[in-house]
Amino acid sequence: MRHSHKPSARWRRRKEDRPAEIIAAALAGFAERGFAATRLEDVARRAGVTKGTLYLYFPNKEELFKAVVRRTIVASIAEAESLVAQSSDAAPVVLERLIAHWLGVIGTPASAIPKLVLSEAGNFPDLARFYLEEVVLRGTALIHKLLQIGVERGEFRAAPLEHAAICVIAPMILSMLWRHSFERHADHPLDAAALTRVHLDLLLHGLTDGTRAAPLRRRRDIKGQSHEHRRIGKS
Amino acid sequence: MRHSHKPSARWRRRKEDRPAEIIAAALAGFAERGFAATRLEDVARRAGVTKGTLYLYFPNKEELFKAVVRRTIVASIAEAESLVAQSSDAAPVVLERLIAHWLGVIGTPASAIPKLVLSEAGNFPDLARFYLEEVVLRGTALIHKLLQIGVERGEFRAAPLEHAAICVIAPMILSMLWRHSFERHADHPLDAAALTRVHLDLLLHGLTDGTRAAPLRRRRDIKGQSHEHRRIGKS
Amino acid sequence: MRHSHKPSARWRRRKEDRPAEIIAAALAGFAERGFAATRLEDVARRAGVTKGTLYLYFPNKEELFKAVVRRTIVASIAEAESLVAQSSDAAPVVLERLIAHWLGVIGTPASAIPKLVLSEAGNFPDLARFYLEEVVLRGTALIHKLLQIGVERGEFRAAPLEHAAICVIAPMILSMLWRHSFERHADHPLDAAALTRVHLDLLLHGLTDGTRAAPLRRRRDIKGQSHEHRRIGKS
Amino acid sequence: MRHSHKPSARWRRRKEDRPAEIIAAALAGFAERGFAATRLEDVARRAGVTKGTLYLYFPNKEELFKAVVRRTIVASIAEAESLVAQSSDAAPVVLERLIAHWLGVIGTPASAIPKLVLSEAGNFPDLARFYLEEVVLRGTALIHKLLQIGVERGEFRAAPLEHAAICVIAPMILSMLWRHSFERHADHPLDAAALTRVHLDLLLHGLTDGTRAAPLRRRRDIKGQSHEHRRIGKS
DNA sequence: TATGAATGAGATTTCATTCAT
DNA sequence: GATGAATGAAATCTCATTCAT
Repeated sequence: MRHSHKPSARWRRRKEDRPAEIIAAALAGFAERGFAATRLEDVARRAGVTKGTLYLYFPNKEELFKAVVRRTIVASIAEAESLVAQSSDAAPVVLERLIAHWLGVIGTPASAIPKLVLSEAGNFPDLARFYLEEVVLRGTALIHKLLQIGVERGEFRAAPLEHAAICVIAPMILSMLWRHSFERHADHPLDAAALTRVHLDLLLHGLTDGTRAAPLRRRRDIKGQSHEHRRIGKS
Repeated sequence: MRHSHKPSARWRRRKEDRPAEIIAAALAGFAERGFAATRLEDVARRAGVTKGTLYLYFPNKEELFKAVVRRTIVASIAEAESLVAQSSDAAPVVLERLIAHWLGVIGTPASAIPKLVLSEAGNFPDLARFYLEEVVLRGTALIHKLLQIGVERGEFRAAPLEHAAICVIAPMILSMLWRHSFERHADHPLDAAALTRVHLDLLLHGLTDGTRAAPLRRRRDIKGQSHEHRRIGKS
Repeated sequence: MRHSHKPSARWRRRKEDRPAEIIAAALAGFAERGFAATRLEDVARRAGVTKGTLYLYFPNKEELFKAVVRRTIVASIAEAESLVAQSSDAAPVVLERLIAHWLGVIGTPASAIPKLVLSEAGNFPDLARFYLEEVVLRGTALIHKLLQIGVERGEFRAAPLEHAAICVIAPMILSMLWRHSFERHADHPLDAAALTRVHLDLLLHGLTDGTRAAPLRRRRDIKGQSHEHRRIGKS
Repeated sequence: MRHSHKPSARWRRRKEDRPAEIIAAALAGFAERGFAATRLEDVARRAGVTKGTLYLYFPNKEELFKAVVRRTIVASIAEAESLVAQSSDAAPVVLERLIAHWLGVIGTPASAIPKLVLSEAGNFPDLARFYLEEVVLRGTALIHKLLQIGVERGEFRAAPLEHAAICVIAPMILSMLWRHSFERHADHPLDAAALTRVHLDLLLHGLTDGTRAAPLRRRRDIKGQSHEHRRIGKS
């Protein structure tokens, strides 16, 4: 008999949920021990199935890994994009909102992905490329765009923006990495919210902003570097 | 006569050099493929010895890994500390110098260490703790001190400094991680020097620094967050 | 159809039988070459499985060894105990029966155990202790009890019994050791049955028994041995 | 002092002693952990030389093992033979003396040999054969001869002697095995002297000897041994 | 679909042995 | 004669993967 009329919800095997359950289990495992050190047996146990079942859904460990990465980051980056697209507020406000969005991601299992991708880029170059394009470049492009708009509108000063996007997200990424390394394994949490506030403050105002002696401290670039990014500033 | 002109290549005994050679080879291997995927046979070959020789110097793969991390980061952090200790210049200048120093490290094999530690924190918690204390906390403390001095001297504005150090190093760390993931394996280099310049610029002046409408930009913190870090400003 | 008539030999699953089969194979291997010199691959082959399968049932070689010893000696000692417990005959008769029982064990694979335990006591002290308590002390206690009863009933003379039990089993143990060393490897069998008869004779009557009364008990030479296990009973 | 220039006796390297020192070290090692588990490095350290030096004296580990066995048992068996040859006393007295001799051997490093030979018979069949012939058969022949003489002289009853020799030495051998297994590794010593007394008593008088005529059989203990086990007799 | 016993390639690790010094 | 760094064959052990049920 295939199934009774209502197999207790708890025990109903839902074919369509399996892949997601397995992916969640694998993400947890990979986040904890890394790709190689995670045994498929453990993933299976965590997902409540047996080893063999994994192979019904994923042809091998590598493809499972790729599926984990692909399925997990899709949402987040798309959300960020729509968040920016829908905002008609001032650029600084949107930026703040964007960063707050990432802050929210840190608490999510997806926050393990950057660490995973970094760790395994060497063994999965195509995945690295995929992630680079679908997440990193797309994400930095988004920020870049926002900054540019802000500059155009006069809401941001005309700073060189070439890599500014990376400066914007760097602390957020680092928070995710921290959470899955030092927090989880060295019992040393980082207050990402506080970090975010400071980051935003520095990002907007800088260290010397409003310092009385500010005009004096206008400094030359890091020595020996060409001036192609010379700020367009107040000229 | 102490030694002839031709110590047969095979029998050149270099007990003192071996550990360093092996560590260098292991670092290269671990940086490329990660801890688990690096075969000791390859490490040995890279170091110009056989598998067995590895075990004359390191009791097992894990200890070799730890040795790699420990031996490699000693220099860098100490250099940074002395760099700061010896500077009597203005804080912004020292900061610039400090960041330039890290920029230099990126070109070095040591730049692979952060990725390694992040990746393997779960499998080597004691190493994670070691790194956290001997590198991360020591490094951020150094920056924190420098910022504090700057604030005291009026060279920096009185921003909340609690996590500012992390904001300062975040792009530098990210550069190292990038180099050993997307640059090496997805053929997508990051111009760390340019990033550094922008980072420093933003760090000192912020996005809105000197924007004409600056006074307007006084904003509330990220919503829902308490104001304990409200700037003390010279108002 | 639940199962066809010919479960392909390769896929006959015998989870319940495997451990016993592996233990038997391991015992044979260990008996032949000793613990260290026995390759698990050979054990596996003998058991008709592959190396990996061994690890489904035993965590490592040492535990397999311990399992071999533990599983193998349980039966024998318990049998001996019940043999004595159930006997209501005269002590000498029970003793004879007991020794005959051990004689039977010699032809059994279990006879390899003493050699194994002796050989590996240094490397498996806990196993040595286990064997000492569960086999040696239990076995000698059994004999000691029997002798004591015999003395109390006047069936044995009041000899000092402290270590007599060891004297009783010594030749039996030696027979087992012999079988698995000189017989198996130097092609020099020992007639354990004959040894047992002589042992029992000496044990009951001694070398000088009735010497004084020699004329009475004058026996013919060894050769022709027809009478050597003449039952001495209370006739 | 052996010769003139007196390089500190402690440090004088005596070429001719080396083999003996190495053999002693190897015997100790083999006795403790068995042949395979004993690392030549440890043997070398124990002997106060380096690994390489071992190979100056013995072509390989197996030959070292053989040398250990050969060198160690020669003395003992020869002593036993001459002990018997020189005795003109009554057979029981000589037997007593012979057994006392073996009792003495138990305290000696040579007592580890039986265990070694048994353990490694499978891996060194030619050594097993050598030992069988040069030690076991020679030893039992010696005893057999003695027993025969005793019977001829009427000092022993005409028991079947075929395997009696084994019964005579069995407890002595077992004592040696015990010493190097249960005593050394399970911390459970065996009082070999006491065992020997009982053994001799049983050997001469048996368990039922003179049960009826007990008072007649009053005999002296093994000489020099205290009388704590004095039989309780029916006296 | 799901299972899980079995597989076997491949990794780490050990240690007897060699040989330039 | 003595050394000990180096070797490399061989063993144990792991775990992704398979497949009869």
